[in-house]
Amino acid sequence: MIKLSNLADYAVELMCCIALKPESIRGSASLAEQTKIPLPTASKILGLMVKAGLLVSHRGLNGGFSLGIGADKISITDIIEAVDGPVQLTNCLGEDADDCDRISSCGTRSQWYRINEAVKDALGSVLLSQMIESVPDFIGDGMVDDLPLISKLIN
Amino acid sequence: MIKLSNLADYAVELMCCIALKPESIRGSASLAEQTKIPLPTASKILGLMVKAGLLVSHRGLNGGFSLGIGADKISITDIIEAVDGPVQLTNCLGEDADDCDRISSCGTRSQWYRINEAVKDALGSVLLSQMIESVPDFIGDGMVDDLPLISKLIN
DNA sequence: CCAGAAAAAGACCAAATTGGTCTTTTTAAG
DNA sequence: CTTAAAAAGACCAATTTGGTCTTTTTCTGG
Repeated sequence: MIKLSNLADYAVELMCCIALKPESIRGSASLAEQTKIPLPTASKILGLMVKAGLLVSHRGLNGGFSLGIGADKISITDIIEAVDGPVQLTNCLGEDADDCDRISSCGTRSQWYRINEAVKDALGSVLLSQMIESVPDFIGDGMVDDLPLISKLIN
Repeated sequence: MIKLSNLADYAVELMCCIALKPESIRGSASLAEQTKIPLPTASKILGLMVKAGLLVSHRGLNGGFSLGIGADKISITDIIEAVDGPVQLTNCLGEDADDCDRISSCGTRSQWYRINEAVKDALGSVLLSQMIESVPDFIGDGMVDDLPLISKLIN
């Protein structure tokens, strides 16, 4: 099964959570509890987000995290790549491409490049601001039993 | 780093190799040698391709594999999914979606569905016949030092 | 019909990756 | 200066992945 890593999945969720209250500074404990992500794991992810410039951290008492740039400037690709590294479907697309000992007998690299770009575009076409559009902003303050439309499509 | 599994990568290469000589039946040993993929691993992949209907196997002496359907009917998604299972970026997109204990507090599922479809389209937009178009058909019969165009783009 | 060659099937092992924990250090507020 | 919080990074465990090996089945050619 082709899937994202759990960490990438978590990261998007945490970012959504933060983007829903862009003005407030949230501590990792609060975010972890709200998203039900184990605290140390959430911390690690938040650290990666800061390193990527997607969040800014505020140290010391009452510290926490807030968006580093606007939610409409952050794409899903940005978040995923901050956690899992670049989208690079095959080994021969990276800088270590020469490690591929089949490179001289493989004519598919230019096709792989096209496919890779297409996948990157697909992931990059959704912005964080779009991810949260349909999310009621009272999430976490109380349970909402309002399943997304998608459940009707896939069942 | 977001990448395909090695098996999926191998699978595409094996399929290309077979599609280049669509009329002939090739044994797994020959294919493994040509692609420099370890024989037992190649066998396993070829078996998966047969199970998916992309290849047909011919048992017995002088047996081997040949395309099950036309190379222009096989997309990269078909090959990848035969090896790695369905493209399903997040856990909440499958039939075990209800296992997600955040489902009622997560409004992003419909967005994930969109992203997943976009990625599937990206992978599905390339056919096996296109993958081999630019490949000189004397591959494997001798070393070709004709690097694909792509090397100029990414370096 | 028999012997041999090849694929099929599946149990099994090892290494790499991933997810997660814990500890120590740094920073800032009060 | 004390305390609370983030940062950093060493470390561990579990899953997944890649790969091997063995046994069974099936077909061809003699």
